[in-house]
Amino acid sequence: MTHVPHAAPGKITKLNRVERNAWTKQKIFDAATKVVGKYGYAEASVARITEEAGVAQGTFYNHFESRQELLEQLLPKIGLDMVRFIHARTGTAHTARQEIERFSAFFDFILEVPEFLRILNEAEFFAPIGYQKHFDNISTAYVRILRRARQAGAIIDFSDEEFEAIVQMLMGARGYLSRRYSYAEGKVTAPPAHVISAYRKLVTRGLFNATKDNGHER
Amino acid sequence: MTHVPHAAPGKITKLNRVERNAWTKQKIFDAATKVVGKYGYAEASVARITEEAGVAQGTFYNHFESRQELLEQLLPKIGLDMVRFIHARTGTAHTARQEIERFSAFFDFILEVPEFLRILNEAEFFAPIGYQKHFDNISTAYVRILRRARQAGAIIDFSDEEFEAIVQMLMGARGYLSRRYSYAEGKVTAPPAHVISAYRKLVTRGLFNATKDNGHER
Amino acid sequence: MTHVPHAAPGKITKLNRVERNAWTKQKIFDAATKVVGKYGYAEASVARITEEAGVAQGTFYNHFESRQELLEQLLPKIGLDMVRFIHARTGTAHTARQEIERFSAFFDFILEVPEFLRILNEAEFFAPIGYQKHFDNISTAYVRILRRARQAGAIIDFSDEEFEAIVQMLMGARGYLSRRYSYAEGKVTAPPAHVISAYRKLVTRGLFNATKDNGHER
Amino acid sequence: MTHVPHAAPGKITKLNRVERNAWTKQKIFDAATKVVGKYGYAEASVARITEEAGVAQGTFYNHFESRQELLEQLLPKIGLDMVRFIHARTGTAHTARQEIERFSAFFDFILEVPEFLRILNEAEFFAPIGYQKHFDNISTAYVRILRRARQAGAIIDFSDEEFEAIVQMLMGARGYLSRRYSYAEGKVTAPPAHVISAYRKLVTRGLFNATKDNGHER
DNA sequence: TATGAATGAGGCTTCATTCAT
DNA sequence: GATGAATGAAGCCTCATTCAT
Repeated sequence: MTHVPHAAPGKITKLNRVERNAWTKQKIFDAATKVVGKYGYAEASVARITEEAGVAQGTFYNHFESRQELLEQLLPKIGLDMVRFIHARTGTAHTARQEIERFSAFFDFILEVPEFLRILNEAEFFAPIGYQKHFDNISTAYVRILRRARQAGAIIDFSDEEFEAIVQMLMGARGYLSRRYSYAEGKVTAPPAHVISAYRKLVTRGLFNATKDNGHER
Repeated sequence: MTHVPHAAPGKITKLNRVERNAWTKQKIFDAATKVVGKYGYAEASVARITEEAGVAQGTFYNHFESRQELLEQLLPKIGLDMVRFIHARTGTAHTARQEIERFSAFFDFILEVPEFLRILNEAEFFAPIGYQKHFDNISTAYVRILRRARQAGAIIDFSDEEFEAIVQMLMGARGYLSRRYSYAEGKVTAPPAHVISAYRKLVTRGLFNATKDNGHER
Repeated sequence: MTHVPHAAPGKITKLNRVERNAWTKQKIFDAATKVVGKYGYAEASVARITEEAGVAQGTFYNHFESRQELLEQLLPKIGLDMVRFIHARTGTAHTARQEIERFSAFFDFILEVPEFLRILNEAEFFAPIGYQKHFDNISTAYVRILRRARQAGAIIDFSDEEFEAIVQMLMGARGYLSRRYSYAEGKVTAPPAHVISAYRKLVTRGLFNATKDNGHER
Repeated sequence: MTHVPHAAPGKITKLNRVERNAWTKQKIFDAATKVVGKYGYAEASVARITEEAGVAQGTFYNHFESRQELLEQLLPKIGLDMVRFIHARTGTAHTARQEIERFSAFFDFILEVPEFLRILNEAEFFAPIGYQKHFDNISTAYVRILRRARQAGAIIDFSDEEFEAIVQMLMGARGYLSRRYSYAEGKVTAPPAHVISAYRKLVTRGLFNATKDNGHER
């Protein structure tokens, strides 16, 4: 399922109060996504957001307690879209292949929702609560996936704690790669093929050859 | 080599104009490091920095064009300290062991210079130019290291382009891991052992078993 | 007669349009009394009052032209309750004793209607028209009482104009004393006995001894 | 000593930094006095005050932590002027005559500093800390005066506690009288003679005749 | 060169009132 | 008549930067 901003209600449809209310809130939300995606959290003033949404500044506070409250909701909400998107694109087995699919789907999602990248990367500092929430969501799900792969025999000799660390690494890899390869002056582009292949190699056989001296005894 | 703030000039020494000048600039610089490390870029107002430095606000602008200019210089400067620190702690061979040493040394450096973590993580958004500079420094050096390892036979079947991507992944792994494991309410702590072991495993043999279905044909 | 908030109409009673209307207005009125008494005029926003009344904000403007209009009505209305209360507690003679009774009854009323104190004290600035109205009510009645006492021979050698000034003084005394002695962190308490006795002494024999030098010739 | 707004520094005088600083603060202070005196605390916005002072809004915060901080300082400062003013106009004996002098001097002061009245009356709600401070100042001094009069034999049969209550009454009398008689649409006028005489009578012989029934036994 | 007061744009938020349903 | 979302003016405060001394 892809992320689609809610279409404006058709002119024919008469909205009742509840619907109008939800629609206004959604307009603000969409505007915020757009503004943060384009200018970043720091420049996402209430004035800018409401202007983009086409409502008065005061209206904002009929729907959100504060600017911060809205900002905190941004990432978790889009994050769910991402999870669904990736899930839909991933096979049901538990092998490395599916991990590569997830990896690729992440970049596909970025292309679909170009605001996501900036929202994701900046949230840590500007919307820490939302960031935490999002990260917990992702992290939990990811660890579960790895556990299943271990049960299926596709992964061996990793403890649960190590899985947690691994998830951080894989998330970090995605984050940094997306910054490096998917940005081009505000535009979002697909990562080159060697990024995918490098990831596959790292994940399927590591970086260094197996040797007797693998730093273990440190 | 560890990061040492420049000592105050001895009372006996009469400083000439040039020296006084440099000394004032250094004071501002050190103060900025401290303030950003403790409160983050967003809270690092010129007022706060100059107060910490013990100079007047106006003095700031005798040494830096703008607040931003100073902030951009912060990370590259400390980044160099880091490179030297890690280099000093790493053996001269080109095996996985050295990679693990580098990884560990990164965390050791964080313990020595607790401000670094915050400066590194936030710089991307608040000092993008400095971030880029720092990142290029690191990236170039890292790729060179990997190339040497390849020459030495410790790594095989990775192209230069793939190395670049790998470096992003390894940096991302460090970044995310340090956030997750080295922060504890403002204090900086050493990462648990399973973080190191997980990294070693990932780097020496990957995450998934070698199988026939490794996602290659995508 | 004590101040009794209008009881909710019994469930059985079907209200016609006019009654419903009056009942809604009364709810708003009672809510305003409560809110102003507890938080003061400044914090008595329309939102707060209507929430307390259990009606929508818009409903407010079906019954009052503006927020201010309601606020202006608050004091005069409760003021009448006070007059009746004090009257009921005061003997029919015209001596100093009755004045002391009135004084005491004022404080008793405050205990019965704790909102009154705040409404009275703040009205001057936040509801000046209502304040004036209330004050004229009281003042007129008070002067009349003093005149009767003069006719009865209990007061001598005061002109009507002086009575007016005296009334201001006595009202001022009540006002300041109530602030000083009847407030205790939002709670209303009875004034200590020495307040009553001091008032009696002032009113029956003044503060200073009669001397030849009483400042008359100024 | 009368209250005189600080004269603008002569053009000839070159002010050093400290003096300029103090002068700016004083300008803001004087402007606030003027604005609050004319429009009341509620309308005394920072914008209005700084405009009146002829400085930028930001300048305000170089001299005061917040709008409230300034407002709290207003009354105590002018209150001291009042105390000095009254003291200078009062004889050294301890009889009723001096009390009348104090009373009259209060109204004279109001004429000299017309802003005082509004500042005094509104402070209770808009600057409660400053109000308390002022009131404690006045109250303490006033009780001391009454005690001396008692020692001198000019007052008899009042306890210290009763003095405190009396002071509240006398302050309240002044407060209410000044509102009633000294205001005339923003202008301040002298109170009519019968106000003074009524006060003298109240203070020297009370309001009611001495009778056997003076309400004592209540 | 150092100082620090002055500047003023811009940010967030509140709230009385309006109005379409 | 009741509703409650929408409005937008106005308020307080922050802060990077300038400039006269």
